[in-house]
Amino acid sequence: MPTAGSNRRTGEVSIKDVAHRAGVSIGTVSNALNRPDRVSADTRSRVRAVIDELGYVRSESARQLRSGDSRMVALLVLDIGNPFFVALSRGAERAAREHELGVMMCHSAQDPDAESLYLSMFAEQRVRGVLVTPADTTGSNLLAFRRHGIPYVFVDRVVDSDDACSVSVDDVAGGELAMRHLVEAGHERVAYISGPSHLAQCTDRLVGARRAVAATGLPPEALTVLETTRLDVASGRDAGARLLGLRPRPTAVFCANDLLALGLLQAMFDAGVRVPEDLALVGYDDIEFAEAAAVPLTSVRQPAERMGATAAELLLRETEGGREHEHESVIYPPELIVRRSTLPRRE
Amino acid sequence: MPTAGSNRRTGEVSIKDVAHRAGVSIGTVSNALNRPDRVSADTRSRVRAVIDELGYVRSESARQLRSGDSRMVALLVLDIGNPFFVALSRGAERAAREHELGVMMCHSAQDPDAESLYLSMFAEQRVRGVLVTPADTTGSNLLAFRRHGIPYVFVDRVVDSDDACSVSVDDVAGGELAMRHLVEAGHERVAYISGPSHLAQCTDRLVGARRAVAATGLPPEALTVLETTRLDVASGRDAGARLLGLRPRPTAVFCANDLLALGLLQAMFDAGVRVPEDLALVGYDDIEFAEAAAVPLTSVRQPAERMGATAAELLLRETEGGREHEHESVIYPPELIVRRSTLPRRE
DNA sequence: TCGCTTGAATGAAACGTTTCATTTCAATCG
DNA sequence: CGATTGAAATGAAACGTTTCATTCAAGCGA
Repeated sequence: MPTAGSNRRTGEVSIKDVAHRAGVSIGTVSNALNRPDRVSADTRSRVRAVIDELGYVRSESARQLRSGDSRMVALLVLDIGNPFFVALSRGAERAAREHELGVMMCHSAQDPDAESLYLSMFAEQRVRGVLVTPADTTGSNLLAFRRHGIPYVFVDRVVDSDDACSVSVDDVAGGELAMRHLVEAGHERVAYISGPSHLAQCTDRLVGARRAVAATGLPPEALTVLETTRLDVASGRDAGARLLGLRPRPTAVFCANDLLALGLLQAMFDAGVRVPEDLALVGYDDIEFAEAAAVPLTSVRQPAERMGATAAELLLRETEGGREHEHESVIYPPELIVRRSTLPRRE
Repeated sequence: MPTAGSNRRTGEVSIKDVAHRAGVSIGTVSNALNRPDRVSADTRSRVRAVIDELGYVRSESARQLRSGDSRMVALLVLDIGNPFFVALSRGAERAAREHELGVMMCHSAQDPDAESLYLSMFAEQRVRGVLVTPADTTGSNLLAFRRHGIPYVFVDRVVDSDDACSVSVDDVAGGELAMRHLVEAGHERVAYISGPSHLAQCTDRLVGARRAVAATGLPPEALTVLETTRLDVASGRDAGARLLGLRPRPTAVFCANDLLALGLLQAMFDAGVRVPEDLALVGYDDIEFAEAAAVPLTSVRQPAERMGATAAELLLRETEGGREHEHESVIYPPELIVRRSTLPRRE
């Protein structure tokens, strides 16, 4: 039972209780905890013992208030339901742990308002920094966040390097890679299933897709674009239904991510449309489940885990670099993984 | 530029700066923020204006230190790579948001040590409460955590209700459901692919499986148990390889979760073993990707999102209930979703 | 006009740490 | 033996809030 100096309201044990019980000053307890070398071995062990006995746990908020620095990094992603971001978070976490920092992961659900809400929360928490996949192309949320002086790194988004560091994959190149694979296989009516057009990923991949179509000499009308409201499996199913209504129906489809592609695949299966015979299909991200899909999915791979780790490292370098930090943009190349969903058509 | 009272070290704007600039006292600024009704409309708007002008953001750590209560709930799951837990977190988040609380999600990677580390972190942060899928059956981590007086709720784990609240699905029943489905279809050599045996989920489902085998009059040896070190796709592939080495080879397999089943499915595909013709396969959790798998997966469904929401609600009820709170155990029934991976065998 | 009430604002204490200048005390040196 | 050093411990200030008892001023009824 804590007695002297214990918090009457919560009944919690404070550093004061430990000091009193161990017969030393508060400062000594703090030192025993944070700079053990400044304290004699004797007192150190006595303090340790009392801490165990009383079940003392230091208050992180008091620590942070006084010392001014937080041990947390925030990771704000578009969608926690997308395994791509989960892989990314693993990388970030690993890198952060090496610097003894924790990662708190939140997801904006692709909603700019939710993003803004989370950013204010991060500011209130005075997090060490933020890794963010922005939910709006305007970037106004981040612009507003900037004044707080908390460093942030863009993830999965190419960005002007005056602004901040960034880690990304060249989405235009990725889109081109995917679509070229289709048109070079001889498809003349193709479709791109895009997520919300306010996401840069979606529009960039479209640019690449258009480029590939043009490069083959096909007219722009050869490419149909269907936009969905979300980047998930359910939206993929919806898009599939819409695709089935198109006349003439495209013979090949490129989806802005694997979740859409998996949903679309289900819709095709239900409608009796065979993949790849009747419809070739390419996804994006190469998540773990693309390979295990009903028809293993051709997909554009991004080094998700590495991206997360790199982002965290850039962030930490920035927090340590101080004034003379120079923003840096790391861009990884995308890679096409060909699987059964785009096997050569039988003529 | 903040002038009077601004923190010289960090250059941040504090409530003192706002007060000074607005020509009111600190307490008034605080009231304008937290109890707007106690402040005249006039001062209120003036304070608001100054806050915007100066870009003031209240310090969460100071707030928490003084007021003593945190606005955070922690969610500690076994594996963030498992879509089941992602769905669960969505439910928890939704419920927490209704009480204006944030959820911080961490994953123990099924490692009791990591679990213990995270728990201490939560204690230091003085989180409002913890939702936890325990990583060790002994429960010693949680027992140690108990002394901090922070309430916690077990998720996906049946537990003695003297201890804490819990939300779960009856895993023994689930295991029985899955295995009965197989043996009643006439399979006489079956296997159970278990995750680590220190996870209660894995052992409970085994108990159910054994019960189903016994109920059909088959000898216990009819059931082969393979244990894996992790509950993920890669481990499923490994288990698949081991399964292929068994003589005689089982004709039906029940996996402790869908990730294992998906991995095993890949291994079977690579080896030319047909599912369901040569091998029937049942998973657990019914994650979104089970339906989209190469062979759509029969699986035992758990109401993940609802479980998360219920857990959060139980937790909040406990924090509000105070002394007279009575622990509660909510147990949902599992549900078998039959798909192609266990279609009746052609005789 | 005087006391009373009420609404608004104030000032200071407290929350639990870290940090730093200061004190204490024993050991070492010339 | 007095002066000097160094290690160890101390005490108090500060961090940015919230909260609460207090003050202040204006409005009101008698």
